[in-house]
Amino acid sequence: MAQAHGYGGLNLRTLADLVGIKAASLYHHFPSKADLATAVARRYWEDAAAGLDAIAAKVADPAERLRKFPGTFRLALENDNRMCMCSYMTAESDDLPGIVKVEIERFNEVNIAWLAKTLVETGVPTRDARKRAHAIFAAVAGAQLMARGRGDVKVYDTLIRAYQASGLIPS
Amino acid sequence: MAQAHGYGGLNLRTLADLVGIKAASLYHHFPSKADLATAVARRYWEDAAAGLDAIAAKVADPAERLRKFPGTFRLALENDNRMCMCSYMTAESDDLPGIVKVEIERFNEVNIAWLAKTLVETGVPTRDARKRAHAIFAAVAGAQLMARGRGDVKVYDTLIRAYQASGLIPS
DNA sequence: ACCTGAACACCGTTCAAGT
DNA sequence: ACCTGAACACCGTTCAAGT
Repeated sequence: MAQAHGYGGLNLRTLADLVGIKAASLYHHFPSKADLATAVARRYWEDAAAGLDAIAAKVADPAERLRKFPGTFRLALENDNRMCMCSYMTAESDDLPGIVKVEIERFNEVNIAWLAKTLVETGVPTRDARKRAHAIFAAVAGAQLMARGRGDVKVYDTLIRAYQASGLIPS
Repeated sequence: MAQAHGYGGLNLRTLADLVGIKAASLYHHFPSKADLATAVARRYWEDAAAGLDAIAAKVADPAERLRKFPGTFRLALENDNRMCMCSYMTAESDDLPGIVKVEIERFNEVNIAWLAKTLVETGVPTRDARKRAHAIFAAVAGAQLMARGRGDVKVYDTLIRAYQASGLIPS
């Protein structure tokens, strides 16, 4: 729900229905919608971190690992044209409770740190790696947003290939 | 309001207050919230198109025009850390009325077409220009989103410079 | 032609009351 | 410990009634 409708569109009554209880009962498990969203967002970046670690463990070549990164953002689009929950909630910044925002920023940090570390392994100077990682991350998020708007994963693939052709993402 | 809170966060009662009438009275000017948002979105891309045309009229060098493009997306951030209304509403895709979506896509088209045309003038082959334009647009939108999340325009400037350093945007 | 109050079905949230 | 119905102030929207 958060990946398709954001924080604002996350409906407690619908959510309670899916779980088989009443909306009021949710408050026995989470003190508020903000706390529920915080738990969701925390699990979200934890899962992302685990996914990136799995790539790092399986793929020896750092350049090949970088090439695999856009695949992690592709999954959401494959799944009913959804998008990164954190990109969505970043748009919602002004209306997002502070405790949720903290977890969102953690997701960004996890991704950027992983990219920077991997870039260094491919020979990018340490002092350039972080900026470059940030740029790759922002561009990938933008590509995902565009593809969602058009409702077409192929748009995403084309954009990623254009990033590679321009030299932003090593290919 | 749309640039800060999106379509879902666009509140008719607050909006009516700002104009000095009651929410019910809005329905005398627009049949529904969807129609109001459509009018807003249309004006939004019309203004964007005019702004890009103004750059084209004033700046002779196409490479210099391309360098000026990120400035158009910087304005929203300068204005109370707001973002592109169309990026926000693209995230809201699943809950966005079709008539609004049409205007959003028009905004993307206006920007991409302008970029493609300008790229061709700098010597980029016509058949590559559109993909490249799309990539620049997506990356700039992503950078704006990141900067909004951090609430810091300097993040945007750093990202744009990273795009230029990588060769995505001509510098 | 334009505005309004009152009502509708929806939200998140609270709380007293149940098991 | 966990769940519930009923209520609260809020949404978009409708409509009969006003000028």
